[in-house]
Amino acid sequence: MYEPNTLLDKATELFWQKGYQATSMRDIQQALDLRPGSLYSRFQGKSELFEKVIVHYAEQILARLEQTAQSEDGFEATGDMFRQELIKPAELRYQRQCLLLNALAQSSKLEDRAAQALEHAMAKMLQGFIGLAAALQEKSLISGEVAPAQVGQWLQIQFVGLRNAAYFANDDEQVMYFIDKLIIDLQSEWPAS
Amino acid sequence: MYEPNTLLDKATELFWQKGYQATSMRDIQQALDLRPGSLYSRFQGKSELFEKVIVHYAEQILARLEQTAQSEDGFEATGDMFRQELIKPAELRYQRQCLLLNALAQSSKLEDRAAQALEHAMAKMLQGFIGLAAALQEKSLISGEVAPAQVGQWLQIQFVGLRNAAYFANDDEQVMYFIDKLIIDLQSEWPAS
DNA sequence: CCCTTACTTGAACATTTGTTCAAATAGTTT
DNA sequence: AAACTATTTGAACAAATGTTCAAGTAAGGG
Repeated sequence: MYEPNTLLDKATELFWQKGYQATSMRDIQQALDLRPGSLYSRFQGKSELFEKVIVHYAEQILARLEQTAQSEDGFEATGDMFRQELIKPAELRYQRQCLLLNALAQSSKLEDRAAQALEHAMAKMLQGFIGLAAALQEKSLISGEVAPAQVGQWLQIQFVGLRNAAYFANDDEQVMYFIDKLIIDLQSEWPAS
Repeated sequence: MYEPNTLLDKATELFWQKGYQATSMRDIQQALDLRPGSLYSRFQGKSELFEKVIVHYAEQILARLEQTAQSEDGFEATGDMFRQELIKPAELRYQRQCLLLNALAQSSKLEDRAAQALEHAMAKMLQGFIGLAAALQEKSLISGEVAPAQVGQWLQIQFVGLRNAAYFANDDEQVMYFIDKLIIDLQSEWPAS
Protein backbone atom coordinates (compact mmCIF):
# COMPACT_ATOMS: atom_id res chain seq x y z
CA MET A 1 0.00 0.00 0.00
CA TYR A 2 1.38 3.30 -1.15
CA GLU A 3 1.64 6.43 0.92
CA PRO A 4 -1.16 8.72 -0.16
CA ASN A 5 1.42 11.31 -1.20
CA THR A 6 3.43 8.96 -3.36
CA LEU A 7 0.25 8.11 -5.16
CA LEU A 8 -0.80 11.72 -5.62
CA ASP A 9 2.68 12.77 -6.73
CA LYS A 10 2.81 10.10 -9.39
CA ALA A 11 -0.68 10.93 -10.58
CA THR A 12 0.25 14.59 -10.72
CA GLU A 13 3.28 13.78 -12.81
CA LEU A 14 1.26 11.78 -15.28
CA PHE A 15 -1.57 14.29 -15.61
CA TRP A 16 1.01 17.04 -16.01
CA GLN A 17 2.84 15.19 -18.72
CA LYS A 18 -0.03 13.94 -20.78
CA GLY A 19 -3.10 15.92 -19.78
CA TYR A 20 -6.34 14.76 -18.23
CA GLN A 21 -7.91 12.79 -21.01
CA ALA A 22 -4.75 11.24 -22.33
CA THR A 23 -3.93 9.84 -18.92
CA SER A 24 -5.95 6.71 -18.38
CA MET A 25 -6.64 5.05 -15.09
CA ARG A 26 -4.68 2.14 -16.49
CA ASP A 27 -1.66 4.39 -17.00
CA ILE A 28 -1.78 5.33 -13.36
CA GLN A 29 -2.32 1.74 -12.28
CA GLN A 30 0.62 0.62 -14.34
CA ALA A 31 2.92 3.38 -13.12
CA LEU A 32 2.22 2.42 -9.52
CA ASP A 33 1.81 -1.32 -10.05
CA LEU A 34 -1.72 -1.21 -8.75
CA ARG A 35 -4.85 -3.09 -9.71
CA PRO A 36 -8.06 -1.17 -10.50
CA GLY A 37 -9.79 -1.93 -7.22
CA SER A 38 -6.90 -0.63 -5.14
CA LEU A 39 -7.11 2.71 -6.86
CA TYR A 40 -10.88 2.89 -6.61
CA SER A 41 -10.75 2.06 -2.94
CA ARG A 42 -8.89 5.34 -2.35
CA PHE A 43 -10.63 7.56 -4.88
CA GLN A 44 -14.17 7.51 -6.08
CA GLY A 45 -12.99 7.73 -9.65
CA LYS A 46 -10.86 9.59 -12.14
CA SER A 47 -12.68 12.84 -11.54
CA GLU A 48 -12.02 12.87 -7.82
CA LEU A 49 -8.43 11.87 -8.29
CA PHE A 50 -7.89 14.71 -10.70
CA GLU A 51 -9.59 17.09 -8.33
CA LYS A 52 -7.14 16.11 -5.60
CA VAL A 53 -4.26 16.56 -8.01
CA ILE A 54 -5.43 20.04 -8.94
CA VAL A 55 -5.76 21.12 -5.33
CA HIS A 56 -2.35 19.69 -4.53
CA TYR A 57 -0.78 21.45 -7.49
CA ALA A 58 -2.43 24.80 -6.79
CA GLU A 59 -1.29 24.71 -3.18
CA GLN A 60 2.32 24.42 -4.28
CA ILE A 61 2.08 27.31 -6.72
CA LEU A 62 0.34 29.45 -4.16
CA ALA A 63 2.93 28.68 -1.51
CA ARG A 64 5.69 29.78 -3.82
CA LEU A 65 3.88 33.00 -4.65
CA GLU A 66 3.31 33.82 -0.99
CA GLN A 67 6.89 33.07 -0.17
CA THR A 68 7.98 35.40 -2.95
CA ALA A 69 5.68 38.12 -1.66
CA GLN A 70 7.22 37.89 1.80
CA SER A 71 10.75 38.13 0.53
CA GLU A 72 12.97 41.09 1.28
CA ASP A 73 14.24 42.00 -2.16
CA GLY A 74 11.04 42.21 -4.22
CA PHE A 75 12.30 42.30 -7.79
CA GLU A 76 15.06 39.79 -7.21
CA ALA A 77 12.65 37.37 -5.60
CA THR A 78 10.07 37.86 -8.31
CA GLY A 79 12.62 37.21 -11.03
CA ASP A 80 13.90 34.17 -9.17
CA MET A 81 10.42 32.80 -8.84
CA PHE A 82 9.85 33.07 -12.57
CA ARG A 83 13.21 31.52 -13.31
CA GLN A 84 12.68 28.62 -10.94
CA GLU A 85 9.28 27.91 -12.39
CA LEU A 86 10.23 28.24 -16.05
CA ILE A 87 13.76 26.95 -16.37
CA LYS A 88 13.79 23.20 -16.11
CA PRO A 89 16.08 20.55 -17.56
CA ALA A 90 14.96 18.76 -20.69
CA GLU A 91 13.72 15.68 -18.86
CA LEU A 92 11.33 17.88 -16.86
CA ARG A 93 10.23 19.86 -19.86
CA TYR A 94 6.60 19.11 -19.15
CA GLN A 95 6.86 21.13 -15.95
CA ARG A 96 7.41 24.29 -17.95
CA GLN A 97 3.76 24.09 -18.84
CA CYS A 98 1.01 24.70 -16.34
CA LEU A 99 -1.08 21.75 -15.30
CA LEU A 100 -4.06 24.03 -14.74
CA LEU A 101 -3.88 25.59 -18.19
CA ASN A 102 -3.50 22.20 -19.81
CA ALA A 103 -6.53 21.01 -17.94
CA LEU A 104 -8.41 24.10 -18.99
CA ALA A 105 -7.91 23.25 -22.62
CA GLN A 106 -9.77 20.01 -22.06
CA SER A 107 -12.29 21.33 -19.61
CA SER A 108 -15.19 20.36 -21.84
CA LYS A 109 -14.62 16.76 -20.82
CA LEU A 110 -14.20 17.47 -17.13
CA GLU A 111 -16.96 16.51 -14.79
CA ASP A 112 -18.58 19.23 -12.72
CA ARG A 113 -16.64 18.61 -9.61
CA ALA A 114 -13.23 18.67 -11.28
CA ALA A 115 -14.20 21.67 -13.40
CA GLN A 116 -15.19 23.51 -10.26
CA ALA A 117 -11.93 22.63 -8.56
CA LEU A 118 -10.07 23.88 -11.62
CA GLU A 119 -11.90 27.20 -11.62
CA HIS A 120 -11.26 27.57 -7.92
CA ALA A 121 -7.57 26.81 -8.36
CA MET A 122 -7.26 29.38 -11.13
CA ALA A 123 -8.87 32.01 -8.92
CA LYS A 124 -6.53 31.10 -6.08
CA MET A 125 -3.53 31.45 -8.33
CA LEU A 126 -4.69 34.89 -9.41
CA GLN A 127 -5.08 35.85 -5.76
CA GLY A 128 -1.48 34.78 -5.23
CA PHE A 129 -0.28 37.07 -8.00
CA ILE A 130 -2.36 39.93 -6.64
CA GLY A 131 -0.80 39.37 -3.22
CA LEU A 132 2.63 39.54 -4.80
CA ALA A 133 1.69 42.78 -6.57
CA ALA A 134 0.44 44.27 -3.32
CA ALA A 135 3.70 43.32 -1.60
CA LEU A 136 5.72 45.05 -4.32
CA GLN A 137 3.63 48.17 -3.89
CA GLU A 138 4.00 47.96 -0.14
CA LYS A 139 7.74 48.22 -0.64
CA SER A 140 7.16 51.18 -2.98
CA LEU A 141 8.88 49.30 -5.76
CA ILE A 142 6.12 49.99 -8.24
CA SER A 143 3.57 52.72 -8.67
CA GLY A 144 0.93 52.76 -5.96
CA GLU A 145 -1.59 54.34 -8.27
CA VAL A 146 -2.51 51.14 -10.02
CA ALA A 147 -4.81 48.67 -8.31
CA PRO A 148 -2.96 45.57 -7.09
CA ALA A 149 -5.57 43.51 -8.89
CA GLN A 150 -4.43 45.01 -12.18
CA VAL A 151 -0.75 44.42 -11.51
CA GLY A 152 -1.46 40.93 -10.24
CA GLN A 153 -3.42 40.00 -13.30
CA TRP A 154 -0.69 41.45 -15.47
CA LEU A 155 1.85 39.26 -13.67
CA GLN A 156 -0.30 36.24 -14.37
CA ILE A 157 -0.54 37.18 -18.04
CA GLN A 158 3.25 37.29 -18.19
CA PHE A 159 3.47 33.99 -16.38
CA VAL A 160 1.11 32.24 -18.75
CA GLY A 161 2.76 33.69 -21.84
CA LEU A 162 6.23 32.86 -20.64
CA ARG A 163 5.30 29.28 -19.86
CA ASN A 164 4.47 28.70 -23.47
CA ALA A 165 7.65 30.43 -24.61
CA ALA A 166 9.74 28.43 -22.16
CA TYR A 167 8.21 25.22 -23.41
CA PHE A 168 9.54 25.92 -26.89
CA ALA A 169 12.74 27.70 -25.95
CA ASN A 170 16.00 26.04 -26.95
CA ASP A 171 18.16 27.67 -24.34
CA ASP A 172 17.60 29.20 -20.94
CA GLU A 173 19.02 32.59 -21.84
CA GLN A 174 16.09 33.29 -24.13
CA VAL A 175 13.71 32.84 -21.25
CA MET A 176 15.82 34.82 -18.81
CA TYR A 177 15.91 37.71 -21.26
CA PHE A 178 12.13 38.00 -21.16
CA ILE A 179 12.10 37.76 -17.38
CA ASP A 180 14.44 40.75 -17.29
CA LYS A 181 12.12 42.59 -19.64
CA LEU A 182 9.23 41.74 -17.33
CA ILE A 183 10.96 43.29 -14.32
CA ILE A 184 11.61 46.42 -16.34
CA ASP A 185 8.01 46.65 -17.48
CA LEU A 186 6.78 46.23 -13.93
CA GLN A 187 8.38 49.56 -13.28
CA SER A 188 7.42 51.25 -16.53
CA GLU A 189 4.31 53.31 -17.01
CA TRP A 190 0.84 51.92 -16.26
CA PRO A 191 -2.14 53.22 -18.22
CA ALA A 192 -4.88 55.02 -16.36
CA SER A 193 -7.73 52.61 -15.86
CA MET B 1 -22.52 17.10 -50.60
CA TYR B 2 -21.00 19.94 -48.67
CA GLU B 3 -18.59 22.49 -50.00
CA PRO B 4 -15.16 21.55 -48.72
CA ASN B 5 -14.95 24.90 -46.94
CA THR B 6 -18.26 24.54 -45.13
CA LEU B 7 -17.04 21.23 -43.86
CA LEU B 8 -13.67 22.56 -42.75
CA ASP B 9 -15.21 25.62 -41.11
CA LYS B 10 -17.60 23.53 -39.08
CA ALA B 11 -14.84 21.13 -38.07
CA THR B 12 -12.68 24.08 -37.07
CA GLU B 13 -15.45 25.45 -34.93
CA LEU B 14 -15.93 22.15 -33.14
CA PHE B 15 -12.24 21.49 -32.57
CA TRP B 16 -11.84 25.06 -31.34
CA GLN B 17 -14.71 24.75 -28.90
CA LYS B 18 -14.01 21.36 -27.45
CA GLY B 19 -10.44 20.46 -28.30
CA TYR B 20 -9.07 17.61 -30.36
CA GLN B 21 -9.84 14.63 -28.23
CA ALA B 22 -13.18 15.79 -26.95
CA THR B 23 -14.42 16.26 -30.50
CA SER B 24 -15.45 12.91 -31.85
CA MET B 25 -15.92 12.04 -35.46
CA ARG B 26 -19.54 11.46 -34.54
CA ASP B 27 -19.82 15.03 -33.29
CA ILE B 28 -18.66 16.28 -36.66
CA GLN B 29 -20.92 13.87 -38.51
CA GLN B 30 -23.87 15.00 -36.46
CA ALA B 31 -23.14 18.71 -36.85
CA LEU B 32 -23.05 18.32 -40.63
CA ASP B 33 -25.68 15.59 -40.93
CA LEU B 34 -23.19 13.25 -42.52
CA ARG B 35 -22.69 9.52 -42.26
CA PRO B 36 -19.25 8.10 -41.40
CA GLY B 37 -18.37 7.00 -44.90
CA SER B 38 -19.03 10.42 -46.38
CA LEU B 39 -16.56 11.97 -44.03
CA TYR B 40 -13.97 9.27 -44.58
CA SER B 41 -14.30 9.61 -48.33
CA ARG B 42 -12.97 13.17 -48.03
CA PHE B 43 -10.41 12.70 -45.26
CA GLN B 44 -8.28 9.72 -44.43
CA GLY B 45 -9.24 10.04 -40.80
CA LYS B 46 -9.46 12.28 -37.79
CA SER B 47 -5.75 13.01 -37.87
CA GLU B 48 -5.77 14.31 -41.42
CA LEU B 49 -8.91 16.31 -40.83
CA PHE B 50 -7.33 17.98 -37.83
CA GLU B 51 -4.20 18.65 -39.80
CA LYS B 52 -6.24 20.48 -42.43
CA VAL B 53 -8.00 22.43 -39.71
CA ILE B 54 -4.70 23.51 -38.19
CA VAL B 55 -3.30 24.67 -41.50
CA HIS B 56 -6.51 26.54 -42.25
CA TYR B 57 -6.48 28.20 -38.85
CA ALA B 58 -2.82 29.16 -38.98
CA GLU B 59 -3.25 30.74 -42.39
CA GLN B 60 -5.91 33.05 -41.03
CA ILE B 61 -3.82 34.15 -38.06
CA LEU B 62 -0.80 34.70 -40.25
CA ALA B 63 -2.79 36.74 -42.75
CA ARG B 64 -3.98 39.02 -39.99
CA LEU B 65 -0.45 39.48 -38.68
CA GLU B 66 0.90 40.32 -42.11
CA GLN B 67 -1.90 42.76 -42.73
CA THR B 68 -1.11 44.41 -39.41
CA ALA B 69 2.56 44.64 -40.31
CA GLN B 70 1.74 46.39 -43.57
CA SER B 71 -0.47 48.95 -41.93
CA GLU B 72 0.44 52.62 -41.79
CA ASP B 73 -0.05 53.40 -38.14
CA GLY B 74 1.97 50.69 -36.42
CA PHE B 75 0.86 50.94 -32.81
CA GLU B 76 -2.76 51.61 -33.62
CA ALA B 77 -2.88 48.63 -35.95
CA THR B 78 -1.12 46.38 -33.45
CA GLY B 79 -3.54 47.35 -30.70
CA ASP B 80 -6.48 46.84 -33.03
CA MET B 81 -5.23 43.42 -34.00
CA PHE B 82 -5.03 42.37 -30.36
CA ARG B 83 -8.44 43.81 -29.64
CA GLN B 84 -10.07 42.11 -32.60
CA GLU B 85 -8.57 38.79 -31.68
CA LEU B 86 -9.28 38.94 -27.96
CA ILE B 87 -12.56 40.75 -27.59
CA LYS B 88 -15.41 38.52 -28.64
CA PRO B 89 -19.03 38.31 -27.57
CA ALA B 90 -19.98 35.70 -25.02
CA GLU B 91 -21.33 33.26 -27.58
CA LEU B 92 -17.94 33.23 -29.30
CA ARG B 93 -16.01 32.97 -26.08
CA TYR B 94 -14.18 29.91 -27.29
CA GLN B 95 -12.50 32.04 -29.94
CA ARG B 96 -10.66 33.96 -27.27
CA GLN B 97 -8.55 30.89 -26.80
CA CYS B 98 -6.06 29.71 -29.38
CA LEU B 99 -6.85 26.52 -31.22
CA LEU B 100 -3.15 25.80 -31.58
CA LEU B 101 -2.42 26.17 -27.88
CA ASN B 102 -5.39 24.02 -26.99
CA ALA B 103 -4.16 21.38 -29.35
CA LEU B 104 -0.71 21.63 -27.86
CA ALA B 105 -2.04 20.73 -24.45
CA GLN B 106 -3.24 17.43 -25.86
CA SER B 107 -0.36 16.84 -28.21
CA SER B 108 0.54 13.58 -26.53
CA LYS B 109 -2.48 12.04 -28.24
CA LEU B 110 -1.81 13.57 -31.64
CA GLU B 111 -0.53 11.36 -34.37
CA ASP B 112 2.81 12.25 -35.94
CA ARG B 113 1.37 13.97 -38.91
CA ALA B 114 -0.93 16.25 -36.95
CA ALA B 115 1.76 16.94 -34.35
CA GLN B 116 4.11 17.98 -37.11
CA ALA B 117 1.50 20.27 -38.64
CA LEU B 118 0.96 21.80 -35.23
CA GLU B 119 4.63 22.46 -34.70
CA HIS B 120 4.89 23.96 -38.15
CA ALA B 121 1.88 26.19 -37.53
CA MET B 122 3.34 27.43 -34.26
CA ALA B 123 6.59 28.31 -36.00
CA LYS B 124 4.67 30.10 -38.72
CA MET B 125 2.79 32.14 -36.16
CA LEU B 126 6.03 33.15 -34.49
CA GLN B 127 7.38 34.21 -37.87
CA GLY B 128 4.32 36.39 -38.26
CA PHE B 129 4.98 38.12 -34.97
CA ILE B 130 8.62 38.62 -35.88
CA GLY B 131 7.53 40.17 -39.16
CA LEU B 132 5.31 42.54 -37.26
CA ALA B 133 8.18 43.45 -34.94
CA ALA B 134 10.45 44.12 -37.90
CA ALA B 135 7.80 46.36 -39.45
CA LEU B 136 7.53 48.37 -36.24
CA GLN B 137 11.28 48.81 -36.19
CA GLU B 138 11.26 49.77 -39.86
CA LYS B 139 9.01 52.65 -38.94
CA SER B 140 11.38 53.54 -36.10
CA LEU B 141 8.56 53.10 -33.62
CA ILE B 142 10.63 50.90 -31.35
CA SER B 143 14.30 50.56 -30.61
CA GLY B 144 16.31 49.17 -33.47
CA GLU B 145 18.92 47.74 -31.15
CA VAL B 146 16.89 44.70 -30.23
CA ALA B 147 16.70 41.81 -32.65
CA PRO B 148 13.26 41.56 -34.30
CA ALA B 149 13.21 37.92 -33.25
CA GLN B 150 13.26 39.01 -29.62
CA VAL B 151 10.52 41.58 -30.03
CA GLY B 152 8.46 39.15 -32.09
CA GLN B 153 8.70 36.44 -29.51
CA TRP B 154 7.82 38.95 -26.82
CA LEU B 155 4.71 39.90 -28.77
CA GLN B 156 3.73 36.27 -28.94
CA ILE B 157 4.23 35.89 -25.20
CA GLN B 158 1.85 38.78 -24.66
CA PHE B 159 -0.60 37.29 -27.10
CA VAL B 160 -0.66 33.94 -25.40
CA GLY B 161 -0.92 35.42 -21.93
CA LEU B 162 -3.67 37.78 -22.93
CA ARG B 163 -5.71 35.04 -24.55
CA ASN B 164 -5.96 33.28 -21.25
CA ALA B 165 -6.83 36.52 -19.44
CA ALA B 166 -9.44 37.39 -22.05
CA TYR B 167 -11.01 33.99 -21.67
CA PHE B 168 -11.68 34.68 -18.01
CA ALA B 169 -12.30 38.41 -18.21
CA ASN B 170 -15.75 39.64 -17.27
CA ASP B 171 -15.67 42.84 -19.25
CA ASP B 172 -13.80 44.07 -22.29
CA GLU B 173 -12.24 47.05 -20.54
CA GLN B 174 -10.04 44.79 -18.45
CA VAL B 175 -8.56 43.31 -21.59
CA MET B 176 -8.17 46.66 -23.32
CA TYR B 177 -6.29 47.98 -20.32
CA PHE B 178 -3.63 45.33 -20.74
CA ILE B 179 -3.40 45.95 -24.45
CA ASP B 180 -2.64 49.58 -23.67
CA LYS B 181 0.02 48.47 -21.24
CA LEU B 182 1.46 46.25 -23.94
CA ILE B 183 1.81 49.15 -26.36
CA ILE B 184 3.58 51.16 -23.67
CA ASP B 185 5.96 48.33 -22.88
CA LEU B 186 6.78 47.88 -26.55
CA GLN B 187 8.35 51.32 -26.32
CA SER B 188 9.93 50.92 -22.89
CA GLU B 189 13.45 49.73 -22.30
CA TRP B 190 14.70 46.40 -23.67
CA PRO B 191 17.42 44.54 -21.79
CA ALA B 192 20.75 43.98 -23.49
CA SER B 193 20.79 40.43 -24.77
C1' DC C 1 -33.00 3.08 -71.22
C1' DC C 2 -28.76 1.09 -69.67
C1' DC C 3 -24.24 1.17 -67.94
C1' DT C 4 -20.62 3.14 -65.47
C1' DT C 5 -18.91 6.04 -62.02
C1' DA C 6 -19.22 8.50 -57.74
C1' DC C 7 -21.11 9.17 -53.56
C1' DT C 8 -23.96 7.86 -49.52
C1' DT C 9 -25.82 4.82 -46.17
C1' DG C 10 -26.11 2.25 -41.88
C1' DA C 11 -24.67 -1.50 -39.65
C1' DA C 12 -20.76 -3.49 -37.76
C1' DC C 13 -15.84 -4.21 -35.78
C1' DA C 14 -11.92 -3.61 -32.81
C1' DT C 15 -9.97 -1.03 -29.30
C1' DT C 16 -9.78 1.83 -25.42
C1' DT C 17 -11.70 3.57 -21.37
C1' DG C 18 -13.87 4.20 -16.67
C1' DT C 19 -15.67 1.28 -13.50
C1' DT C 20 -17.51 -2.77 -10.70
C1' DC C 21 -17.38 -6.92 -7.86
C1' DA C 22 -17.03 -11.51 -5.93
C1' DA C 23 -13.28 -14.13 -4.49
C1' DA C 24 -8.69 -14.32 -2.48
C1' DT C 25 -5.18 -12.51 0.45
C1' DA C 26 -3.09 -9.93 4.21
C1' DG C 27 -3.38 -7.76 8.66
C1' DT C 28 -5.09 -7.29 13.25
C1' DT C 29 -7.41 -8.58 17.40
C1' DT C 30 -8.92 -11.97 20.82
C1' DA D 1 -4.82 -20.41 16.29
C1' DA D 2 -9.24 -18.60 15.12
C1' DA D 3 -12.21 -14.94 13.89
C1' DC D 4 -12.94 -10.72 11.96
C1' DT D 5 -11.80 -6.71 9.18
C1' DA D 6 -9.43 -4.32 5.49
C1' DT D 7 -7.21 -4.49 1.35
C1' DT D 8 -5.96 -6.50 -3.05
C1' DT D 9 -6.76 -9.14 -7.07
C1' DG D 10 -8.10 -10.13 -11.84
C1' DA D 11 -11.62 -10.82 -14.65
C1' DA D 12 -15.43 -8.70 -16.52
C1' DC D 13 -18.97 -5.03 -18.15
C1' DA D 14 -20.81 -1.10 -20.54
C1' DA D 15 -20.11 2.84 -23.06
C1' DA D 16 -17.59 5.56 -26.39
C1' DT D 17 -14.66 6.05 -30.26
C1' DG D 18 -12.07 5.69 -34.79
C1' DT D 19 -12.77 3.20 -38.67
C1' DT D 20 -14.32 -0.13 -42.42
C1' DC D 21 -17.26 -1.97 -45.97
C1' DA D 22 -20.83 -4.24 -48.65
C1' DA D 23 -25.08 -2.72 -50.29
C1' DG D 24 -27.88 1.06 -51.85
C1' DT D 25 -28.71 5.40 -54.31
C1' DA D 26 -27.90 9.27 -57.46
C1' DA D 27 -25.72 11.31 -61.68
C1' DG D 28 -24.24 11.50 -66.19
C1' DG D 29 -22.91 9.82 -70.78
C1' DG D 30 -23.90 6.87 -74.70
